[in-house]
Amino acid sequence: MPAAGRPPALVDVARLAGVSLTTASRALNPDSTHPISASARQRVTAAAAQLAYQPNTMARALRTRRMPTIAVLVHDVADPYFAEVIRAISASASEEGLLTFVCNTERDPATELRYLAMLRLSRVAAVLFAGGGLEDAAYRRAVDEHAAGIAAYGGAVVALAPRSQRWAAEVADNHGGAALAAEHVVRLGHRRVALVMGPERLRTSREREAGYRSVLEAAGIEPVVVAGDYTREGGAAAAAELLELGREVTAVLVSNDNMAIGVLAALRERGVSVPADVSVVGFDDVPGLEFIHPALTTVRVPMAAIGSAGVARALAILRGSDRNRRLRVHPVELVERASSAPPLRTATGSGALG
Amino acid sequence: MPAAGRPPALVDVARLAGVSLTTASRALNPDSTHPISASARQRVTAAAAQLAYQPNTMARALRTRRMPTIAVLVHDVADPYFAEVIRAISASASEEGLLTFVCNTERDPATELRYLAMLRLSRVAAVLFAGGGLEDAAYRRAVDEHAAGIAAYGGAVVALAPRSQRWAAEVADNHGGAALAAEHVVRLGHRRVALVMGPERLRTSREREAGYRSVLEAAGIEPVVVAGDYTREGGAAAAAELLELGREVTAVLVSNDNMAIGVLAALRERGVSVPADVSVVGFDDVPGLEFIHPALTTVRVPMAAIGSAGVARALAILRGSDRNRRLRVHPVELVERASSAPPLRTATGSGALG
DNA sequence: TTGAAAGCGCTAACAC
DNA sequence: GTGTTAGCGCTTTCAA
Repeated sequence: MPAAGRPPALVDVARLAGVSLTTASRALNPDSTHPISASARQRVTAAAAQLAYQPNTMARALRTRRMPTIAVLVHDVADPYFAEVIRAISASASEEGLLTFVCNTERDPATELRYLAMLRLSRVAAVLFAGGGLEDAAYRRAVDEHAAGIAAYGGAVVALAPRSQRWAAEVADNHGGAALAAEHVVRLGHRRVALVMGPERLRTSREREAGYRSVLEAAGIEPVVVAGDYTREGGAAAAAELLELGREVTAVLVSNDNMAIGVLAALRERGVSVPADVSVVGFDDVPGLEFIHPALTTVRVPMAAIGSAGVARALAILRGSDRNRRLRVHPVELVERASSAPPLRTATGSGALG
Repeated sequence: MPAAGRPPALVDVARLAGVSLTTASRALNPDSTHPISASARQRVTAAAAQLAYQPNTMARALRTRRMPTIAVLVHDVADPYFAEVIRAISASASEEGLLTFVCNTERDPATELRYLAMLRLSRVAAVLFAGGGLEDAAYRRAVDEHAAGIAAYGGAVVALAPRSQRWAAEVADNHGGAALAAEHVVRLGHRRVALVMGPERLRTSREREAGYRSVLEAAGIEPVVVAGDYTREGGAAAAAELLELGREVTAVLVSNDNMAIGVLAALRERGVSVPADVSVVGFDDVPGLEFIHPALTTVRVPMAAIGSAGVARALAILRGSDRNRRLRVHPVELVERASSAPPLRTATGSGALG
């Protein structure tokens, strides 16, 4: 009989089932390979059910040196892209009985590193990097150091955006998607194209930029490139800069939807009509694009699929059954909405923007 | 000398400092009330620093019967309101060395209850409810049961939206804010007003509805009320319903910004001009409202302040120093932007909507 | 196939 | 002020 007040422990189950603590543990633990008699297992299961036994997470974690939790690092929790990834991850994780730590780095490498140190210290079972890494030697070294530490205690590390080559990864086809967007505007007849990029050192930005450029180059188009930061404010600022530069462009390829929303707002404010004067194409297809005006043409990234795949991948690694190739690329597709159209032919042949 | 390979444990620190395990523990533990000599404390601190000692979270948690982590339950991670609250909570928590579990209930009571059970089992130190509770006896009983269980092991429970009267709470002035919004349109001269509400059983919706009604009633206005669900889609549907009802309204008070964005999109699609034909006022002042058109007039809820206050409150409870009144109401304010204006006087005196 | 026993690393009675 | 000691609840050798 369990002590009053105290929740039932494994000893209580063992006692009730008439077996040793060890046998009870083995009977209840799904991944114990130790042989057990059917009758013992059954008695233990019954006793556990009768007592409504719930294993103590902390005691188990102390022994196994690993917390049964998963963590996701995002650049910005309020960015709809990451919100969707988090949604998928936490849903998949909770199905496996895992709680999810969300770490918001605010795009600050130092903060990211601080979180990594905390996660490593907490012996979190799996760490998923939702956002891309930086092209920076010191940063990469520090992150790799932590990743190695996590692997050392048996934790899993999975990248959901371009990171180290040596990690398991479930990433979107950034290069291909950017190419899709560029092909779209080229096909529409645009010849004067601007690119609004993400943070320069971010690998995601780099991949998307390369995708845009490959297609534009092949079409003989030299793009006007403006730097951005993946925020709406950054998009608005980039559009303003484009207008001030006085560059004549008829299409703007924006490296994520967040910035595209800012671009759209800035253009509207300055009386530039989309898509009549300028076409705008985003990237990600975050939810809610139907509610902005004009509805944004964009590249759909399967955020939920990537998040779930990340959890599945992490669990496979923990089980030691990750036989797939390290990198899995998730296909993307173009979603045509109202913000892109063929360019207007003006008398001078110059673009509308600038 | 610490065993090779193994990370340094408290024993190693104690040995190096020449004190007992207990003294080392007491010296390092910030909230140990036990007296300690300055020299002992100093030697221990030095030894800990020298060994780069990091306490083992799991061992400590096993002893203290509580995980040094905080959890936040939200109705929808992708809702910008909750994203902001999460951002503030996780920032405050990480400053205290706490990791944050984010639990996305997807507005499903059963999911919320499942998460609560998991959190309770994991002995999470604090649970913050970011969203309001339901007006439902069975649901409330179940939630209260879990809250009591959490309190029983010394965990803290804090409401950041209308919940049980008996909990510690840091909430926005929903009633007052709704009154502010209603007063605003009344002052502008609107007499035909519609309300787009949140989920009927949600306490937040109730409070906001009561706030709107109190002012409208005093002004002799009988509002047209349409149900919503706090999503953008729900807002768009509500606006469509309003148009189909053929009710002549010149102002729409929407119970959150998310729905207001949907309302704006639906009106635009149907050629109803805002604010010329209809004024729209939201609630929350989520980030990014400058980027939608027209910029939304709304009621600013201090999301970040509420989130941080929630963490501070939880820590105070854990320390046993929560002497404040249980309920703290955070003031809100009206933010006038472009979506509200005086009504147009039409020949028939009828409103523009419908 | 089963069980006894040794910890995981820490905190908190309880002496001194 | 300091130290000794007994666990927290579980997994896992090791021996039977």
